[in-house]
Amino acid sequence: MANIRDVANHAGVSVSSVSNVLNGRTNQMRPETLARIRQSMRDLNYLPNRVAQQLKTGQARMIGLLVPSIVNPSFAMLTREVDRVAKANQYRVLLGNTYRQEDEEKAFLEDMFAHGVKGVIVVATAMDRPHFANAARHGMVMVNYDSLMSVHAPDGNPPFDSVSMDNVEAGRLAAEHLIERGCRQLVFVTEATQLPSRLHKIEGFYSAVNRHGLQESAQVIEGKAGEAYGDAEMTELGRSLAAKVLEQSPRPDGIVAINDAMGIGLMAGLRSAGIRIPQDMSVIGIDNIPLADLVQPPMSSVMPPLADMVTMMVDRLLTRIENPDLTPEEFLFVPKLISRQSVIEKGEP
Amino acid sequence: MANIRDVANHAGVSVSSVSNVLNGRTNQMRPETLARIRQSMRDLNYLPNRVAQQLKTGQARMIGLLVPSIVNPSFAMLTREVDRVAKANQYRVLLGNTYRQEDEEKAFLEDMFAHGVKGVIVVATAMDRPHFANAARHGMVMVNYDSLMSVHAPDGNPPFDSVSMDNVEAGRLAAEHLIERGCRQLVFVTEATQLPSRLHKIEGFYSAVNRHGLQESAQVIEGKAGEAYGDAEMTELGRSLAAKVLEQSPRPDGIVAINDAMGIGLMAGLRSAGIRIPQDMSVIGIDNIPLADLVQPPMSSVMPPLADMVTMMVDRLLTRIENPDLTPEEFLFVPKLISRQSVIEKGEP
DNA sequence: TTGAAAGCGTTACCAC
DNA sequence: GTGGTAACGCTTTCAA
Repeated sequence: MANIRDVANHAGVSVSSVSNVLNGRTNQMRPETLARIRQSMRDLNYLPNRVAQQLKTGQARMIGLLVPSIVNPSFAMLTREVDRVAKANQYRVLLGNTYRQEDEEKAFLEDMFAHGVKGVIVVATAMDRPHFANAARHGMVMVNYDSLMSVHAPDGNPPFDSVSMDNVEAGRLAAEHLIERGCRQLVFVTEATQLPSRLHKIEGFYSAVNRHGLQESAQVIEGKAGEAYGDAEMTELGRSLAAKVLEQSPRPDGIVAINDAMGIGLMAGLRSAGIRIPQDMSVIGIDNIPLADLVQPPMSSVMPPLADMVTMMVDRLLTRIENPDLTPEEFLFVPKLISRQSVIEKGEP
Repeated sequence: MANIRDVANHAGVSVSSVSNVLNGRTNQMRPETLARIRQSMRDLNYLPNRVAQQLKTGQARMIGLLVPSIVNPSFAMLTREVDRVAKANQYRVLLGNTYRQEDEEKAFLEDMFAHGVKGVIVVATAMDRPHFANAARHGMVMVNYDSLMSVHAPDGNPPFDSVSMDNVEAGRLAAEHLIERGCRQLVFVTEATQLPSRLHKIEGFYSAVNRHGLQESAQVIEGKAGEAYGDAEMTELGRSLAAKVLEQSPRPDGIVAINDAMGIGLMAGLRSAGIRIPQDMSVIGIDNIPLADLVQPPMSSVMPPLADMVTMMVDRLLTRIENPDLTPEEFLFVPKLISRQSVIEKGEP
């Protein structure tokens, strides 16, 4: 591999001049010198050594992406978007799976320090764990995806940048849609662990229910998923919660599932129990994973504007790497209803 | 961040000594010196700077993973395994999505060179594209996953290391299973693009069919998927191929799908047409993605021993980084049948 | 407009 | 056993 010195020799200039063109400082440069250097780079097939650049500048041109599990389709979609936006900014993505394990998170952050990575996108995890604050104190910039924190610092500022779907709005949208289509006995089905995003969805659900005076007949049904992650557990939980839903009397006619994986499991469970969807019961999920469109019937869902959210996250990350003193902010994105066939048509019996 | 010099000062030794303990050259060292250095590292919260190590040694402790699309669940599972095994070897994973685009592949390889990454796992893509040979010539070590090449160099050696499921065996296993369960009108459903892995599966399918004298009634049905990747397209294609399957007369009673995504789409399409699975028709996929267990009925499939395959790939990669002159080899792994409910029980009508 | 040289944090060779 | 130091490839300040 040719290095900057080879290029300089080949072009008959000094290393500095080559470095100048690498870094866009070509305004003061005689055009023919510039041309000669460019040509030499091409001749020698020169690729600047990022490692050396990095050692010098401290800039890694890599960002970390820490997800609970890449096997979860929501996070896989997110990862693809992050890769896309990072690439557009000439960055590459270092991936880490944590399975929500604290020591995996810690090890990942340490490796990011060691590799000179300055920015990490942290997905849907408990940001109040001390190693995050610790990493921040040592200059790691982090943006959180989808776990808005409830506790803020005494100055009223959130501790980290955070990008989320407006979960209240998501829950509201889902419930409104069911009500608008004629459902009156509403249920919100969720996993028992109380994450902020989940509480917000429930809040939105109730705001729609109350607005229509349906609070008497609405309720939340929850179950506890196993340890592991991936969506298999979530789907299984959904399947098992079908029984609980069917115990209710009067029988519910509209169900909001906390996420698509749960909704899909629920539909499977209901169908095994002889329930027709959407004729007997309507189901809507939240997240809009590709699978929602592949099950029978295709499941309606509430979709976060993923591309915009990821663009914001990467922008924020790169901006704050430049300017670490920006006060953290929380960004909320408005979700959209995706109507498929798991919710009854208006006027359908 | 403390550096090696800080540690040396704090411990009252030279940088070299600290470096020696970093690199395990402690045999000659006075135990108390060693202890003092270790203590200083802890006191200062020292993390060796991998970037500097890398600049010096050329060793990145990162491997690249190039997949068509992380959104495809097979590749997501693969990625998780690669992350796991890499971590066990103190490596991190740089991820790239190519959407099977040549320029994305090229850009990724260039970035790997620039970042000092010496080894890349290349997934399921046309390894005969010239930039791969080119990268190899410049010292990049690559292991291919799941696209055994048909053309070998004149010396009889394959051009790259390659780790694959035994696709012939996979196709054979799937067909044998259907036959064993009583199916007689067999169809193999596939995407039209001829990848080596696909041809091998078809070959295995026919070997089983021939062995049982069913060649007259067996056939391959194919359709062309759109540009994009991800499994949505594959699933859609499966759904649309249901019609083609139903056109056949006599009607098929056992179907092997080239992969699970296609099989799931196919089952959906067949069901919409009123076919009961497995009573009217049996379906088996290949790959065993998590989703196979979540659809209705859960789909039987042929499972590659993913963990073993990934361990082999990473081992090979790290070994060849050390010793680039090893001649490339091809490794084949025997798949296993996973029986679920999409294939008729023996003796069932 | 171009060049010389110091320095980023580490390794490894060679002295002592 | 331990320490001094050149070198990895680049950026950037300062001088010419």
